[in-house]
Amino acid sequence: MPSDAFDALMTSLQRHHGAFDCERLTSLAKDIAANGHQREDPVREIMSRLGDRWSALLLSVLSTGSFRHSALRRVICTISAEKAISQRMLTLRLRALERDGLVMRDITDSVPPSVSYRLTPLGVALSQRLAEMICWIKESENTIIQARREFDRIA
Amino acid sequence: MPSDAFDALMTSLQRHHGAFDCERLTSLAKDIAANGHQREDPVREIMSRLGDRWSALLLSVLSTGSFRHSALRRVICTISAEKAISQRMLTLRLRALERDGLVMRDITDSVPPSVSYRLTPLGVALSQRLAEMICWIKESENTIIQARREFDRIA
DNA sequence: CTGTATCCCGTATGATACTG
DNA sequence: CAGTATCATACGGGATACAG
Repeated sequence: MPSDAFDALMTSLQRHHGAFDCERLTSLAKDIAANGHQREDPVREIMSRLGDRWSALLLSVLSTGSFRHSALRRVICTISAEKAISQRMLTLRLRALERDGLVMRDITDSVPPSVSYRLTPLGVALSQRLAEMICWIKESENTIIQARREFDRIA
Repeated sequence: MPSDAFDALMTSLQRHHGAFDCERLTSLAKDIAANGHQREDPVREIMSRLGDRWSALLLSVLSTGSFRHSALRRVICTISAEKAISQRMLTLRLRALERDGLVMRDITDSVPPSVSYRLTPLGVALSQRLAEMICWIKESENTIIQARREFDRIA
C-alpha cells in the first residue's frame, strides 16, 4: 500500500463525508500494511484455520489433554454430530497446527508406531482465546438467530 | 451424538491412557452436542466468516465508522496489499454480515441512490473481540514464524 | 497404527458485463 | 451509485485404496 495513495484516499473521503474515525482507520491501515495482509500473513492464516472445518474443534479437544491419532479421530467423530473427519483431513489439519507451533507430536518409535498429539504453550494460549470467542458467540447466539429470521422474513 | 456411545468412548479411552481431562472433554462434548456443530450453527458460521477472505477486514474498517459502498470498496482495495475486492464479493460479504445482525444498511432513496454501512451494537462487540484476537496473534507472530521456519527446515 | 496417494465434488472467490 | 448476472477458477474437503 503506497502511503501517498492512502493519504489521497483519506483526504477524498473526508471531503465527502466525515462519518468515520480517520485516525483509527489510518492506524488500522498501517497495521495491515505492516505485514501486507498476504496469504502467508500469520494473522490471516490463523484466523483462517480457526474458521475452517476442523481446526477449532481439534484445538478444543486437545486443550483437554494428549491424544493418539486414532483416539483423536474417534473423539472427533463421536463429538461432531454432522460428519466424521477423514483420516486425510485429520493429518492435514494436525500438520498445519504443528507447523504454526500450536501442536506437538510425541513419537514413540516402535512397531506398531505410536504418535500422540498435545498443545504447545502457544496452542494452549490460543485455545483459551478461542474458547472465550466461542463463549461470546454462544451468548449472542439468540440475537444472531433472531436477526437471521428477521432478515430472511423481509427478503 | 448418542450419549451412551460417548460414555463408552470415554471408558475405552481411559482404559488405554488417562492423559486427558475426561471431565472437561465431556463438558466440551455436551456444549458441541447442544447445537450439533452443524453448518447452520452460529458458532461455526461466525468463526468461518472471521476466517474468510474479507469479513474480518470489513468488520475492522467498519469499526472506524460508516461508509458508502463505493467508499468501502476503495478503502479495502487501498488497504489490502494483496488483491482488490470484487464488487460481487463486497456485496456478498456485506449481505452475510447484515443477515447475522452485525452490519446495518442506511438507505437514502434518491437518484443516484445512496447506501451506507455501519456496525450494529452486536457488530461493534464482535469487532472488539476480533481486534483482541488479532492483537494476540500479532504478538505471537514471531513465535509462529519461527516455528514455521523450524518445521520447514526439518521437513 | 499412522499415515500417503488419487480422484472427485462443492463452495468461495474472481473477472467481466449489464441494469435501475 | 449500487448493485445483479454469468462464467471461470482455486481450494477445501471427502471417499477410497494403498504403504511402512
